[in-house]
Amino acid sequence: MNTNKKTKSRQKQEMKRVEHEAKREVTFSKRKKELFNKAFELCELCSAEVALILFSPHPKTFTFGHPDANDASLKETITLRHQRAGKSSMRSTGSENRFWWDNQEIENFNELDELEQYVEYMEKLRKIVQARIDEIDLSGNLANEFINDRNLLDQNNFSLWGLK
Amino acid sequence: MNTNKKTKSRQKQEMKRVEHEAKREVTFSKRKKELFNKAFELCELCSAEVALILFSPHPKTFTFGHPDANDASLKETITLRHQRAGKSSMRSTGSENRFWWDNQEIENFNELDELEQYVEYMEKLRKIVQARIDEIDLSGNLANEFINDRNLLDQNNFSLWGLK
DNA sequence: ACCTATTAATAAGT
DNA sequence: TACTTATTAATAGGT
Repeated sequence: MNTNKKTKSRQKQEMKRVEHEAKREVTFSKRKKELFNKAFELCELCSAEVALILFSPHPKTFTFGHPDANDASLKETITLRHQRAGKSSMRSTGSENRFWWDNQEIENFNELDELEQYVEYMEKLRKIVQARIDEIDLSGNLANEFINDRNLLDQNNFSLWGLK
Repeated sequence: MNTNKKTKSRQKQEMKRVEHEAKREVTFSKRKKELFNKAFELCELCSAEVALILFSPHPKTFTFGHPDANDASLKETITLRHQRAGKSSMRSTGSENRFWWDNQEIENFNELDELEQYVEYMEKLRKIVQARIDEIDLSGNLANEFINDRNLLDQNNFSLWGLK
C-alpha cells in the first residue's frame, strides 16, 4: 500500500547524544547554522550583542561569532584575515557590514591564525571587563557610572556595554 | 462577524530593531531563553561545547552560559556563587548537573562577583588556547597532537577540545 | 505568565 | 553537500 508520503519527515527526538556519527554531524551542522542565525536575529531585533564560541569534538571544529558593531580595530583585523586566509565570511545586514560571523571549521587545530585571533579577541574582552571592575572598585560608588562607561568605551574603542 | 479566532497569532516579522520598547523586551526575553535552549540542545545532541555571552543594552543585562562538563574547579566556583548570591541557576539534565546556564540579569553593572567570574573564566579559556598555540609552535608538527592535547587537558583540568 | 494561530526549524529521505 | 517535505518547535500577538 502506497501512503503517498515522499519522506518520513521530522521525528520527535530524544534529547540525548546522537550516537550515529554521520547523523550527529548532520545535526551539528544544521543546528550550528540555526544557532548562529538565532543569535544574529536576537542582535538585530533587540540591539543586543552576542559572542558565541562553539567547540565540536568530532570532527574537531572551532567557530566563533560576534557582532562587529563599531569596533574599527576589530574590523581591521577581520578584514586582514579575510584577505589573507580567503576563508572568512562577512555577513552584511542591509547597507552596513554590521555583523560578522565566522563559521570556518578548523581541521587539526593547526590554523594558528584562527587561534591567535581568538586569543587576541578574548584578551580584549577580558581587559575591558577587568577595567570595568577596577573602575567600580576605585570609585566605590556608581554616581558617575555612565560617564565612566563612556570613557572606558572611548579608551578601548569598543562598544560592548551598549552605551555608544 | 465572529471569526472564531482567539488570537491574531504569530505575524511574519521584518528582521530589524523592534522600536517599541516593551515589545522589544518581551522579544528579547523570549528569544534569549530559546537561544540558550538551542545552545543547550546542540551540546546535548552532539557533545559540543558552547560559550554564550550576551549583552543587552536596554535594560542592561549580562548573561553567560557554558556547559559545565567535567571541570571541577569551574563547578566549585559556580557552587560558591550559587550559595553566596542566591541568584544563579543550575540546570540539571536528568541525573547529573552537567550543564550550567546563568540567566541572571545584572542591574547597573555593579555586581562585581559576576564580572570577576566572567574575567576569570575568559582568562582560563584564553590560556588554554594560547597554550595550544605554543604547543604547535614548539613542536612544529602534529604527529603527537592527540597526546599533546591530552596533556594539555590534564594540566588545565579542563575539557575544551572534546578529547577527554 | 498563559494561549494559539501561524511561521520557522528540522529529521529523515533523496 | 544540498534539496524536499511532513512534522515538530518557536513565537507574535492577544488575554
